[in-house]
Amino acid sequence: MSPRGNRAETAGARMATIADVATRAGVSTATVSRVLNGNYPVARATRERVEDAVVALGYSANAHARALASADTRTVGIIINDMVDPFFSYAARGVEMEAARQGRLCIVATAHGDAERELHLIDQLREQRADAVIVVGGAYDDATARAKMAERARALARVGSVLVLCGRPPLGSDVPTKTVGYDNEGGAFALTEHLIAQGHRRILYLGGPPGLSTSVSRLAGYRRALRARGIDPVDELIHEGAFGRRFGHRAMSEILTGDLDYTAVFAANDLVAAGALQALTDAGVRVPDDVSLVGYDDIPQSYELSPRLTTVHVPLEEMGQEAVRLALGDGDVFGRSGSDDERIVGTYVVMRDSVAPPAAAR
Amino acid sequence: MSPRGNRAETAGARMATIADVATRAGVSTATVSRVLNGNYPVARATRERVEDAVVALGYSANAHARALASADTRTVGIIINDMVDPFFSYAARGVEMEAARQGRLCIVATAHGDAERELHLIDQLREQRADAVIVVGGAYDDATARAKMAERARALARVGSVLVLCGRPPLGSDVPTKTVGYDNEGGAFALTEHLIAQGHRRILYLGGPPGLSTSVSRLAGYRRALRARGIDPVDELIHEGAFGRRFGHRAMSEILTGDLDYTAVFAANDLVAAGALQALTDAGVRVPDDVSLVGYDDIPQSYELSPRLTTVHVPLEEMGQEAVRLALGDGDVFGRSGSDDERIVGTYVVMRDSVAPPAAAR
DNA sequence: TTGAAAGCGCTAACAA
DNA sequence: TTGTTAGCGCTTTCAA
Repeated sequence: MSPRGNRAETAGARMATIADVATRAGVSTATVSRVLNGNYPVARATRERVEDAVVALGYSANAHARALASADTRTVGIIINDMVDPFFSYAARGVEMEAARQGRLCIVATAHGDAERELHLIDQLREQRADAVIVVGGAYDDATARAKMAERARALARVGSVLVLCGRPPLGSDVPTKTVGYDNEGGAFALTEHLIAQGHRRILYLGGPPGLSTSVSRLAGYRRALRARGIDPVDELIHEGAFGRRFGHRAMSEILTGDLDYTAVFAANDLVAAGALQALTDAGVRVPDDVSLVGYDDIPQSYELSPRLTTVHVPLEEMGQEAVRLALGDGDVFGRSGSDDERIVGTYVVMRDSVAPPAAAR
Repeated sequence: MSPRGNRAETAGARMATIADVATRAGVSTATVSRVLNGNYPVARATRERVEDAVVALGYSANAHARALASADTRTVGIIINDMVDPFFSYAARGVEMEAARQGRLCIVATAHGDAERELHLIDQLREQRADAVIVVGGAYDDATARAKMAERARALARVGSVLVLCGRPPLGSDVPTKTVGYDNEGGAFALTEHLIAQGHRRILYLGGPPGLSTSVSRLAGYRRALRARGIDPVDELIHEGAFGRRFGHRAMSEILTGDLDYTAVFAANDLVAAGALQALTDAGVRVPDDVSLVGYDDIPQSYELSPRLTTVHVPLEEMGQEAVRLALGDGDVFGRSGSDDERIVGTYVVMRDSVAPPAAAR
C-alpha cells in the first residue's frame, strides 16, 4: 500500500491521474500533458484518444501538482478591508474580472483594517505562491509598518511573486513592488476649490481615520485649497474619525447639536457623506439649500442619494484591473506589456446636486 | 542541472525549501515538517533550532507541495454572480470570514448569471482541489442544468471535495451535495399577506429573471397569498425581468406611463425596489401615501432609502457562514459538528415605512 | 523523539 | 511527434 491514503480514497474510487489517462490512451504521460496544455504539437489521432480518455475517466488535472512542477500558479491574491464596502468590492471586481479574463483564479482575503493581519495574509498568499499579491487601500504609513511591508515585498519577490500596492503610497524604489495609485491630494484640492468657488469659506471636514494615508492626503488637499484662497484652515472644522457611514451619521449628528458655523461639508468619502446626509436630513437641514455636501470615491450609491452627491470619481474597478495588468501583463502571448512599475489612474470632480452657493451669498 | 529552472531562480536567489531548513538545523526534513505542523512531539531544543533556521532562511512552506502530499488544501471556493451586488457580497463575506476563522483561504469567482461559466468555474475549483465549493444564488432549474450540476457534484466528491448549494434548490438525495437555503415561497407569502392585510388587492409584482428558482418561488408565494385571500392573481400585474436596480427603474417608469391600476408594488428584491422607488419618486408618486412598496432580502441599503423599505430579511452573511460550517465543520479538533446535509436559515418580514393602507381605504 | 525514504501528480529536458 | 525520466517540495509510514 502507498505510504498514506489520499483524500479521494477516503471518498471512494481513487481519482484518475495523468498516468491513468496515459495508460487508457496508450501514450505516455508526457503526451497527455502536451495535449492538456496544448503547448507542443501532438498528432490529431493521438490527441483525440487522449481527449476521449480524459472524458471517460472524468479526469481533472491537479492544480497543485502542476504548480509544483511548473513556474506559475495561475492564481492572484487580493487583500481588501471588507467584502461589502463598495470601495473595496469594486476594486476586487476589477481584479477578479481581469484575472478571470486571463484564466486566473482569485484568492480574496480581508484584513478589516488590521495591519498585522494584512501582513499575515501576505504570508499566507506567499505560501500559495500567488503570481501576484494585490493590497488595496490606504495604510498607516509609519516607518515600522513600511519596513515590515518592504520585507514582505522582498519575500514575495524571492518566490517569484510580486506585491502590488493599490491606492497606497509606494515603498521606495529599492523595494520590489508595483503600484497603482491616484491623486488623493489633488482630487481633494479640486473638490475644495469647487466649494470655495461657490462661495463657501467655512467648510467642515468630516471623516477618515487619522493617520491613514488616504485620509492624510485628502485632508492635505483640503487644507492646501483653503490656503490657496487665503482661508486659514481651522481645527474646529476638522473632524477625523473613520470611513464608514455610521461615523458620518454620528459625527454629523453630534455637530448638529452644537453651534458650529459652516456652510458646507467635505466628507472624506461617500459613505461618510451618506451618513452625514441622513443626519442632516433627519435634523431638517436641507442639502444643498442650507448646507452643501460633497463626498469622495463616487461609489454608485452616491448617485442614488437625494440630492445626488457631488464627489470625486475614483475608477476603483479600473484600479483593480490595472493592478493585475501591471503585475502580470495582458495575459497575451506576447507577455507583459508595459514594464513600468507604477500606474496612475485619473480622477475628476463630478458635480451633481449637493452643492450650491451658501445661503448668505444668494 | 535540474530539468528546468523554477520561478525563484528566475527571480534571483533560490528560495529556501524544507531541505534547506533541515540542513541548517541539523535535522531531517521529517522533523522540520513536524515542528511546522505541530502534529507530533518534537524535543524542545530541536524545535527551537528548526524555528531559528526557518527565520534565518526566510522560509515559506510551499502550499502546493503540501497539498500534493497531504489530504486537504485549506482552501474553499465560492461562486457568486457579482462581486458588488450586496446579495452576493454579503454571502461572500460570510464565507470568507468563516473560512478565515478556520485558517482557510477563499477563492472567489464570478459567473455573472451564466450557467455554463458557473460549471466551468466549478471545474476550475475542482482542479484546485478546494475543500468545498459553494455556489450562491438561484438557478434555472431545468432537467439539463440539474443533470450537469449533479455531474459536477459527483466529480467534486470524487476528489474529496463537496458542492454546497446556497439559496438554491437541492439536486436530490442521490446527489452528493450539501445545501443551505431559506424559504422564498414562505417569505413572499408572508410579505404579500402583509400587503393584503393593509387593504391592498391589486399588487404589482415587479422583477426577478423568469425561470430563476428564486424568482419562481417568490412569485409562487405572492400568488398563493393572493389566492388564500380569494384574490385572483392577474397577469397584467406580473412583470418579471431581472434582479437589478436598473430593471426596477426602467420597468416602473414604463408602467407609470400606462394606466395600470394598483395600490402596491411587490419588488422581487431590494435592488428592484430601489430602482422602482426612484422612478416613483421622480414621477411624483409618493411612497407609501400613493402606493406602497416592498422589497426582498433586506440588504442594508434598504434601510437607507426614504421611506425605509419594508422587506423580508434574509441572513445572507449567516448563509455563507453556515455553508462553510456545513461542509467543513467548525474547524475545531472534534471535527465536523453537524453531519446533516441541509440547513435552513430563517427569514422574516421587517416592517418599515414603505407600506400604508391604500388611499381609497383611508 | 528522530531519520530514511517512498510517494503525491505533474512538467519539461533530453533523447529518439 | 513521442517516450523516458528526473525532479518540484512536502508528508507520512516504518524503523530505529
